[in-house]
Amino acid sequence: MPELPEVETVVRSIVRIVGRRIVSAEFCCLRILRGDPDQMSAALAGRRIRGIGRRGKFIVMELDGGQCLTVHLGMTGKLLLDGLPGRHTHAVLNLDRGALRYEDPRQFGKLEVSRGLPGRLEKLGPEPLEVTLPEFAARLKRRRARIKAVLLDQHFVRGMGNIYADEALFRAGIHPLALASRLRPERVKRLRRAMVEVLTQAIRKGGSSISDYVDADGRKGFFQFEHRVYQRTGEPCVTCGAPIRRTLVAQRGTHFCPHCQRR
DNA sequence: ATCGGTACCTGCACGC
DNA sequence: TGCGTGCAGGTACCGA
Repeated sequence: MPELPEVETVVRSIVRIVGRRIVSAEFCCLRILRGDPDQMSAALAGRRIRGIGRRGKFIVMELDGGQCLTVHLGMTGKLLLDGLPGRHTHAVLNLDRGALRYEDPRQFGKLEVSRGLPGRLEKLGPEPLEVTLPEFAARLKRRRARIKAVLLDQHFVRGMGNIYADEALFRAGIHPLALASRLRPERVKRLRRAMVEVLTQAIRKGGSSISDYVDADGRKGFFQFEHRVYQRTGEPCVTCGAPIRRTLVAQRGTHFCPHCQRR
């Protein structure tokens, strides 16, 4: 579910708990934890939240004493403030005022407590909204895989996912099966611009609510109404009217216009 | 190092 | 109504 715009929206909806203290932490699902639940609870109890940020699709909460709580929402993870626990509530942070709970039906998400930023996060690629054109071009040159697969690789850029990869490629007029290293400079430039545009607009709309994505206050996003190819298989292309096609790239459903996106 | 394929889960829509 | 199938925003891990 959550790609960069959705995670950014969630972060913005929980920044107001910065300054609050974690009174206690309860975990009831081991699958979503990186680490031992008792050790994690002990490490969190009593800590004050000093800051909340985003790194790619990871939510990073900085705590007292240099500790970090890192949350990845996986496909169906949610962070929710001020509501009642449900069937898929797997973790609850009781705060000195209110509570933050983690819900995740598919349990693909992960919670982790570490001293400082987890090492894995250091190895991710640059933020797609910050990467410069020269760096973007240089990184693409090194990749032999198809462009869609490369955009999904978090070591290439961090934060792109299936929706925004398809949408950026459509807006740039690039076929998802094109080889990354073979893209002409003009197309590389267009791709970077399309990526920045689509992510920026999606953030402005609060992300895409495909089935159940909501921010910490339960608010849906509206960018799903702006999708031009994602999950529009068979529907007419907004530019040329040709039916949108679906194929598989890197085992992911991939949507494109066969007329507007030439190889 | 990089690549493609697979595993990990639940829920939903669909056809029969 | 019920059942099987395929599909869904994710990463990690495996051999090649």
